[in-house]
Amino acid sequence: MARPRTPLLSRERIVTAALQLVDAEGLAALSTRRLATELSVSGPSLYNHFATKDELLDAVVDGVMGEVDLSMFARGPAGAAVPWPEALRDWARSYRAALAAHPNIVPVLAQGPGRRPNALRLADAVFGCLVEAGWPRGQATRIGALMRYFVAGSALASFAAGFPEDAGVYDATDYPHLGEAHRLAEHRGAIDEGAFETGLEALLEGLALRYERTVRGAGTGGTAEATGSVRTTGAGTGRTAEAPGTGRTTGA
Amino acid sequence: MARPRTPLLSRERIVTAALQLVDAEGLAALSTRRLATELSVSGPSLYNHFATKDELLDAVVDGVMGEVDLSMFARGPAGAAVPWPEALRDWARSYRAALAAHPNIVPVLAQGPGRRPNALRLADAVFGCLVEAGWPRGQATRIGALMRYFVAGSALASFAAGFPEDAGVYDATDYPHLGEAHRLAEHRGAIDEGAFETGLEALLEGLALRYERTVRGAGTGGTAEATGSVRTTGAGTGRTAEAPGTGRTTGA
DNA sequence: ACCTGAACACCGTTCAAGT
DNA sequence: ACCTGAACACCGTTCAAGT
Repeated sequence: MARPRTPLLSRERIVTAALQLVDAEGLAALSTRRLATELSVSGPSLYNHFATKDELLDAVVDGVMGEVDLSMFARGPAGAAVPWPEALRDWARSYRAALAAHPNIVPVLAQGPGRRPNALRLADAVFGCLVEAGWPRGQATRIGALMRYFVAGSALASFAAGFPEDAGVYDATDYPHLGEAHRLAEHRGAIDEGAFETGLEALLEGLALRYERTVRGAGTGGTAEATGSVRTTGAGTGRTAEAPGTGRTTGA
Repeated sequence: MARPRTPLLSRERIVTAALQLVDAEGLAALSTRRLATELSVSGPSLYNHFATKDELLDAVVDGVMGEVDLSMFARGPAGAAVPWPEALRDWARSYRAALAAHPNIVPVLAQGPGRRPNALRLADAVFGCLVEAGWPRGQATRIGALMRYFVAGSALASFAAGFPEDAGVYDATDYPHLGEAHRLAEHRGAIDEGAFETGLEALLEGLALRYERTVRGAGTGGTAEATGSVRTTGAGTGRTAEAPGTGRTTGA
């Protein structure tokens, strides 16, 4: 054997096979040797294309991130932007769909963008949309973060499937309210999607209230010129106090 | 050597050492052999106390879940219950604090309660609180799920720390809005906490609106006798439609 | 009952050797 | 440039042997 006329492997072929393996058998099944076998090649061959297994995983993760639709953050032909709550909703659904298609990779993906271009593009688009809608930069940072918390959490694992189907688990003395929990797994798809949609609407409605109190109410008028200072109006609920030290921190 | 007069190990000692190791060096550092070395014992000794490494991990995870405060779901002396939004807020903060103290274990923990008693107790308490507040069972299930999504997502990894501190990463042409992103990691604690608090308030405010529309507005009056049917009032935003098939599914 | 060392089938990664 | 087999230091787990 040794070097063939036409290469047996390519980064793309390796990444595709790795994602298939992770989807089918979980993150633990992804070993360099197993992957090499799947590609009909010997273990060390992979090191001609990726320096380490981590670098390979990074490529797999960024491939998934690349499937997320970001078009709702682009301006229309006349320079018109989609209103931020609509854009955020559409993006969150696309983001969740991309992750939910590959749940086993989410723990890796959720570690942050790192140096992965698709993940950075995503963070840039979300932050830019919010700042241009008039959100102060500190607030825009937090909203980007909390949206990611929610989407990543919802794709990390099925809530419903986490409850064993064995009814014997749910002793009525220990868990008086879980009498029907053994039936959760059977409806997992609908329950997880319903929970995601309910949470997404609640989040967006809550953020819209905050927007009215702190952005429109503060007189910046929703233009691109955000002041960076947040007037927590006295008319608030008293629970919207800023976290210490984040009033006008960094961007993104 | 062989068997000593007084046992060298106990499940508790093993679990404590395992959590320390995961906290200090990450999930990948937790190998049975490494853990055994840490406990001054040979590798196979652990198998006298746990059948598999997975069983050991389960015990570590449930130990962390045991640190979550559930007292806000208990009734007071006169049978009075804390209002559900307050209870949910206090619980979410305690839940996040417990997970954020051990972020490296969150990917395992987020897989669902399984058969772990502390995780099941938690699910039972949250679901019971919501149902007794008048939420239909299907809705209570989804709210339990979406709260877990948010808390798990927020503890899974630091949003802020996911952005490299190397300013060279953020090319202005590729990422026009990330010019300050290299400073995120330095404020990670405050940013992550601010994002969590902002999201928690938004979520609770959004859910309170839904409660008024579907529970109080539907006339069940907040008693324990929930009907299970959700009247999505025509006065809604038009975006609160139920996910298909989850109208009156299972409990928990 | 509880610990030990030896052994088995795995890992990620390096490296010299082949074309 | 791109693949190979051999080798190194690791894994989780089993098992016979010790007390």
